[in-house]
Amino acid sequence: MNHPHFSTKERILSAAEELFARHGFAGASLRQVTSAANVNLAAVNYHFGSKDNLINEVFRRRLDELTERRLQALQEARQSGSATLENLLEAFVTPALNLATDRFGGSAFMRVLARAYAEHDQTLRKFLSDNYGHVLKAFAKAIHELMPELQKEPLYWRLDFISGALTYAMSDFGAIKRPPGRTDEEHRRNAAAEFVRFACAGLRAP
Amino acid sequence: MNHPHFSTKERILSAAEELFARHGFAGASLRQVTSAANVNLAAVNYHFGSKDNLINEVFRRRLDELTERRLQALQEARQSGSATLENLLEAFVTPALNLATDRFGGSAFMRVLARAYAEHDQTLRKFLSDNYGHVLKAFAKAIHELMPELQKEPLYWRLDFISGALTYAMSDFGAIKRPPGRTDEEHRRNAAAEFVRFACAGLRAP
DNA sequence: CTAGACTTCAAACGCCCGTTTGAAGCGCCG
DNA sequence: CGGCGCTTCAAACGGGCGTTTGAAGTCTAG
Repeated sequence: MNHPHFSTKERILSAAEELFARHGFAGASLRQVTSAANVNLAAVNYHFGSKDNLINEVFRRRLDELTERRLQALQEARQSGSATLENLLEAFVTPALNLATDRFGGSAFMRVLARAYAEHDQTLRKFLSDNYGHVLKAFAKAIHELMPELQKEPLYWRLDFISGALTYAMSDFGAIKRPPGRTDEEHRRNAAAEFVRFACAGLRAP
Repeated sequence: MNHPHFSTKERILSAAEELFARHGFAGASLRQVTSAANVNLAAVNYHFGSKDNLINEVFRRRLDELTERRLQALQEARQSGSATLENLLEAFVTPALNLATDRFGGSAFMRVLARAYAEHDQTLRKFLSDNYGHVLKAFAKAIHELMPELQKEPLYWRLDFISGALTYAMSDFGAIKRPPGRTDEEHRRNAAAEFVRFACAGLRAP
């Protein structure tokens, strides 16, 4: 085998993730992907069937783990007995932060996710909402129990704003550049703290 | 002429805006654009030189007016003597809302803008920051004067979050669907009010 | 060792892409 | 009317696209 530790499928997924982040789904070609992955062009259709399905699998690989960790963190926050809004939002943000920080290529995935939000493509949206919509619902329910005075409509609006802000912030194209004397991880951790404070205050708006 | 009221250039720009919103910059072809605009394929390269430049002009047509109205609204809010955070944010949001509501095709442009945020393409980003970066700076300055106790770094973070949330919300792919008994304009106006409250509270976070 | 399943490979398929070309059409001024 | 910019047109250019094909290679079980 060409690379000892990663299968052809995994190398395709990683290369696709990086190139989709950089050039978009339509802008990155299978020839670019297979060339970056050191893999034959036909391997994509052999292993994934089509480009569309490859896109879905790029999401599945990361989102399965991300949603599991989010739900687990949510459960821990609720079982602690004295769950605060801050706890809940941290349960939502921290797994995404860890993904963007710890794993090789995770930050590319955050940019892919921002692309997906900008796509209004029905197929992709249905795939995402079918497979991962329940996570947002679970968090909405937990927050609702904590803030019963907040009507449902404003709550959903605010969760919507928070999702958008988080996605865009995580894909790091903002005005904030990492200060010279700070490591990348410190920068992200700081961003998460800032975000949780911002989001909590927004949720608690009068 | 085929359509009496709109020039070839304008018809190309409108069709491009709509198709870029739907399929992305790479995903929408010039053949789709010219066909939707009822215009010869070569007209794009004749009037705009290249597809890349067409993309720029799609932004310029709307952003020139949008930034002017935002800066004008900002000035009015500051000259009123008793500018509040709510006034400032409304000065930022309302022109975007009007664009998305009043003008034919304006909502498509908001989706195009969301695409642009997701693009990390250097050329497009430079074009946008060179031509329209001063608007965000002006609002940041005004907010800073109103909240001098808020450090610069948290301020910029929060403005970043707000930009992301606004872009996301304006391109209306959120979980909130317009309730049956409400007009589209009421829906948007309500969204803007919700957004301003959310953003103000977030900015004022402890 | 060999049969058979799984994987990789180079090559080709038909199609659509952005751009260019040179001729044809058009409207205005002398 | 005639000439001249400006605009539109059909056609073609080379090249990249996603996908398919059938042969060659690789591995494992009997």
